[in-house]
Amino acid sequence: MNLSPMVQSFVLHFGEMGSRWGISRTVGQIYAVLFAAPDPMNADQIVAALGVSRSNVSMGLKELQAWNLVHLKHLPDDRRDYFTTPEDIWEIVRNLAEERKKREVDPTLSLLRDVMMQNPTSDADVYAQGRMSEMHDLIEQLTGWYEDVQKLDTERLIALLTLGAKVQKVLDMKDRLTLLPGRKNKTKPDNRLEVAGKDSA
Amino acid sequence: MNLSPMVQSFVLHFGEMGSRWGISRTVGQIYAVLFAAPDPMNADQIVAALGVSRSNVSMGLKELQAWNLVHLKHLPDDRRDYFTTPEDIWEIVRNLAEERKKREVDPTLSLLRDVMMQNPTSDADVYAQGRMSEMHDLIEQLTGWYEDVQKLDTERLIALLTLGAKVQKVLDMKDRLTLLPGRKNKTKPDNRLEVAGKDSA
DNA sequence: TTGTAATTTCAGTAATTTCTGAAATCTATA
DNA sequence: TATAGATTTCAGAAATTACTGAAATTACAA
Repeated sequence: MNLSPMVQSFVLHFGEMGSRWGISRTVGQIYAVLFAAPDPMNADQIVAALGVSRSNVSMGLKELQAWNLVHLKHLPDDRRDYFTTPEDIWEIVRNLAEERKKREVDPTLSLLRDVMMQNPTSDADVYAQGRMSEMHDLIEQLTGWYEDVQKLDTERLIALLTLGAKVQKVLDMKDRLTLLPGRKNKTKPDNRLEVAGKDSA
Repeated sequence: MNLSPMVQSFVLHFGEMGSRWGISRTVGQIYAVLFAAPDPMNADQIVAALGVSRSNVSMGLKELQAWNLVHLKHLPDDRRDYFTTPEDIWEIVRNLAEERKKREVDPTLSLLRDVMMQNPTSDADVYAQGRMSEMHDLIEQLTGWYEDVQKLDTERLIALLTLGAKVQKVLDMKDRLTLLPGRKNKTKPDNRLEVAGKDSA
């Protein structure tokens, strides 16, 4: 491995974490080296940096492209493929979240939907189906929120994150305001989530 | 495998997804069977349900306990260990998030902190360090939000999720209100979370 | 204590995943 | 269309991870 100590420790860490994140050591290392590099790199440069085989790098890059984690670039007068990670790291988070949802969540949601169509053959099945239904609803709740948030531009996303749980205070305030006597309360009686406010101020 | 068709399809799916989620097939299946079961199960019952070895179940249960995904129970006049998943599935989500953070995020945060202490030995290192610093800050932002949200009780958490991106509307409303002339504005002046539109409509 | 049921450990094996080097394929241009 | 550079494919090897059965340990009751 042919890297400065600083980058090397970063690369080795990504390699080790790879298995926890569902990628191989080499794929983790390739990603790390590209992330830390100031310029796009081609496959041979990655081979030189990591000391793994050319074919392994080729396969790793394919996988990273499938994950939408690296982008292909071309330099003028150079036929080789160069790769980069997005400059904007929030774009990286968005891509990562999207791909993980696609691979790790959506298939389960789909299975749960199927299972809800089946009819139970015993008391235990009735219970199991109820449990799966709860899981289904919970995942839909989470992915629904995720899809909403994924739509936000980065500035607003950061605002939302920084606010964190303090958003609760804002909601409480909203409740006090929208529930003032004499004001039309547009929320349905048992739905605490409707945002009124279109005629506030 | 000795399970109703409905539970069996659920169990097989969890087994297959296991590798994507960072657990083995057996561990995924044990979890699924416990999740869908109306009552606590002991190791032999799990062996009967899944058709894997007793020792494999023992190891799998150990791992699930380490993940805080199953709880040990004891029945009166029975020395055997029984296992359940929490009834409240939001508790499951909280545990899962906590454990994944601990294993998949915290070590990286720690490494990044270390790397920020080192001093760069080249221009490329200066760039790399900047990049790692960005990654560090982003992860802190996300985990900070996560820790805030983890503190919310389930009801409020659900409210927050249901609101989704619509929270933006509430924020806009809050801004209009807190920035009303004559009202004390408690937000810090350079807090970029203020959403514009303060004088819209 | 002794005996028995329950659980865990662990060495060996099986299964899976990752990696390599060689061959095949693709791509641009001479 | 020939040639050389670049990339991909793929069969087998290497490494890692998962699983089993037997032995060891633990926990409790007689």
